[in-house]
Amino acid sequence: MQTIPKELVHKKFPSLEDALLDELLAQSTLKEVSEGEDVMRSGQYITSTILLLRGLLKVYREDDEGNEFLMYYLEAGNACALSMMCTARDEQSQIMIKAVDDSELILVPSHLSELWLAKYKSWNNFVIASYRQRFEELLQTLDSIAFKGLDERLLFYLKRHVKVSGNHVKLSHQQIATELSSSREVISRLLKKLEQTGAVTLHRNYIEVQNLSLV
Amino acid sequence: MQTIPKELVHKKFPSLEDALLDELLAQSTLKEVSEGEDVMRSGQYITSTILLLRGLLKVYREDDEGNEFLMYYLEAGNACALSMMCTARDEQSQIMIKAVDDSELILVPSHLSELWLAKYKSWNNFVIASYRQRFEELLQTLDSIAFKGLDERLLFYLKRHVKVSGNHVKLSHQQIATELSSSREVISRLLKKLEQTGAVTLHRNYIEVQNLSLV
DNA sequence: CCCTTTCTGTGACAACAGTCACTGTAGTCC
DNA sequence: GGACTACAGTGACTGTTGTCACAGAAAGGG
Repeated sequence: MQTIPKELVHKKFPSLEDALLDELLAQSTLKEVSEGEDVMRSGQYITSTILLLRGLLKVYREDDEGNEFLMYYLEAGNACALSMMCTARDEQSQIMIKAVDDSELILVPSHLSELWLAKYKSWNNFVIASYRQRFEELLQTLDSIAFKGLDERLLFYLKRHVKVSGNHVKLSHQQIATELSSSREVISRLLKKLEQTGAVTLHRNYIEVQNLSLV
Repeated sequence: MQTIPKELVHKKFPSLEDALLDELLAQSTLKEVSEGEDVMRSGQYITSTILLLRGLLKVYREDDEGNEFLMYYLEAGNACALSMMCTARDEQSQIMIKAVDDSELILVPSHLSELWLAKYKSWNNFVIASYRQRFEELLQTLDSIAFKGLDERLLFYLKRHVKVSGNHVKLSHQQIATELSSSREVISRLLKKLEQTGAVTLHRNYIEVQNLSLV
């Protein structure tokens, strides 16, 4: 079991009370994953709650035919609410988590996580808040799929991407197409349109976002 | 405050421990709503956790332009997980709950509901289990929207409907279209196709489901 | 029984998104 | 530099969904 720097944890998760931090440090494990690595694969049995100490994860969904779509990004200082909800009985429901950047995770054994709900008020609040936040984001994703055309979904996607990692979106058209569950040609066309309005500038392997709000 | 029959509550929510039941009966209110009535409108401040004692609710979503789509049905014996998560800060996120049949709700004040998470193990489990279940259903809905064509979504919709209220689906084509965020003509066409395969029989204002599995 | 309303059926057409086929272009590896 | 590979751009075509414009059928109310 690796040692986890208490100061860093406190900084990233300021709402957690001190006694809880101590127990957390004593009982959890630290895991490092590098860019592109899978943190959680579909159908896997979840035995830990995941706290993200550093880095960036993407949480997405995959169906039997290999289609996928992005649910949301998880930034440092957040917990993966799903990791408390997913169980082995998951039939086809496939939730995948992948590291977008090199990341450090704190793995809290599920039974402790449940115990702490009653024992530590701050943990309880933290977990509930995480649920709420993720649920909100998921609903936004749902909205954009249900109500919007692909052009608006693309905008929504780019905005979200800019929010978590800045104006240089380091993605190929193919990657975007996959995450939006579309096809490369269509994304290329739409991006071209966006470029013509001056919202973005296209390059090989990355997109420079100028101004999405004026589209 | 109306009296709530303990026997019935125990029967519908067997997992809740006895001491909790007593407190619940003492501190909650009973609300009756009739078919078609709104239980929760978008943007409303949520001060209670909702337990459904009798009847059937539908939980759906509405955007600014009046489009809507069904998230899931809530049957007696279930809690509305959302009612714990939604807060006033909800900007555009619009969750609506409507009574499909005449229903009886138990309204648990939010502060008690939170308190009980620590106080009663059975409540804690119940709430977490509700979250999980609703989340799963929501993900299924998401999948069907993201990955499936309208024909498959219609099948999925009918199946779910049959599951909660039997083989006579008392809905007009227009209602189905609304809940699937589509248009009446399209639903009519697809239903006609289903009728030709023998999966359903169409009537005015209701659909008789014969066999959906063989489509 | 009419009259009105609501629901359903249908054909024609438009718009959007996905697919195919092919070109060009920028990097990378010998 | 030549070959190879991944990425990007484009036109043509297809299928699905949404829209429009009707027409007919069922229910209900006076």
